[in-house]
Amino acid sequence: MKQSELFTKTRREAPADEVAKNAQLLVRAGYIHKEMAGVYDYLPLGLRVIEKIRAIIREEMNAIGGEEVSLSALQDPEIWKATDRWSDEKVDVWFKTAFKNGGEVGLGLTHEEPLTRLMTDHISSYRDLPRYVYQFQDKFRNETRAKSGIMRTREFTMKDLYSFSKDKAEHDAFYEKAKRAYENIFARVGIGDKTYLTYASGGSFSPYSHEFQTVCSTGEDAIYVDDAKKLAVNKEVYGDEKVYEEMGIKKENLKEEKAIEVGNIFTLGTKFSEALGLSYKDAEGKTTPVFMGSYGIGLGRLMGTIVEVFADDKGLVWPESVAPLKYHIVSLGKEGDEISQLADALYNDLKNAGVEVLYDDRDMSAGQKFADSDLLGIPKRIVVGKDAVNTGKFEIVDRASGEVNKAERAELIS
RNA sequence: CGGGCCGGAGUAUGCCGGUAGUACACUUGCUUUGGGAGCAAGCUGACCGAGUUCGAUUCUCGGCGGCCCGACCA
Repeated sequence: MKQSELFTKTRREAPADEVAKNAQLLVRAGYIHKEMAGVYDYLPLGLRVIEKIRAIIREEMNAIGGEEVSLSALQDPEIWKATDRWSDEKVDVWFKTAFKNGGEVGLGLTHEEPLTRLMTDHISSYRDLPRYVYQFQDKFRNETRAKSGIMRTREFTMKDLYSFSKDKAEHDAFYEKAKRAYENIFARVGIGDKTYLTYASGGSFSPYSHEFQTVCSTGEDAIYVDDAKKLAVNKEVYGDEKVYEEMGIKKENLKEEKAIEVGNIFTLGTKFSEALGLSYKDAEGKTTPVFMGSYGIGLGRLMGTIVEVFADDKGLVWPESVAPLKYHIVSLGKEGDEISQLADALYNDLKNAGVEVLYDDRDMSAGQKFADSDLLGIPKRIVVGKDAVNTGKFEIVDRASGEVNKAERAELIS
């Protein structure tokens, strides 16, 4: 990808209406565009990051038996009335609208109801279970206060997986697998060492749910972490003594941290299956409600968290696994000169070898190019200047550490 | 949902009840090119509505929009 052909531009100044670091940097670097409060567009570089994250999550969900679907955003009020989640008193973040010819419709904020009903067409016997269904889909939540850039928005893409099991034992076994899959995901996107499995309130479904909380000074949640065991307790259940028994940790060993919730998994039990008639016949022919769980990760929030954790005062810093591209070639030549020709050749070689590379081929001063490169946060910068022409070796600068190495063309392509 | 701050060019600002000024950005040209270059010329602006007034970007009220604190976050 040539930078001269990228329609997005970088900005030197942060926009006046953003305070959160993630939004300031992502807007400055041209990764996102703010449509309105709590509503953001993803531009080419930002979308590449989202797609990297999506691919990692997809691999991990497939690895534990997930089957991918895509459910509608428009929601039939009937099924939400069946679970008593349609009224604004019960769920205060609904976006509701109406059809031209009458009849209400909602914009989905989660998908337990529609998927549970859908599964009644496909599950009738114990032989049909367990099943694990997931999607990446846009959720709409009418937040009274959107805030913190892309961390809490009114429209966002979420990976939501729902598990359908015969009984609690089967559910519990999968729930543990899901925890491991989540740990893999957060490790792979680079925040594994800062992310804690956290006990949180279970809402109306079960005594506890589990959150994945990433320790970060700009986090909105307060958690109490046990570093040795890599576990944490959300402030909301901190006073509950039973939780420590269940976790096998001592309250005295905990220290308070600010954190960002990057994932949340729930045991749902039979609340939805009973309300919507999702049951199966067991081996004895007895009708039994399906035992459910739900497992969510917000893609935008995860991207924002990665920004908050790694960015420095010069700009974004992406771990290689989620970076929009691997290399950033910064050419210090002028169109047509020896340096430019070398940079062009390197770009073509890398591109042809299938290596993801952004090539700053613009006619700008070196200082501006370096500053932009820092802002964009691509992991490895390849500087092509007089040195490269004279020695045949390229200078490789690591964005995160600033470390400088030399490499030959062949090493970059492999 | 309670409370607070705010609304002038893409960004940041000066002055102001009387022709909206400046810097950076942007456009064009020339010179530059290893850390946000220089010169010259040019383009770009008062959220909406009502009221007060000879006159409102400025004052008042309402709306809309934005940010922050708190509450909420299945």
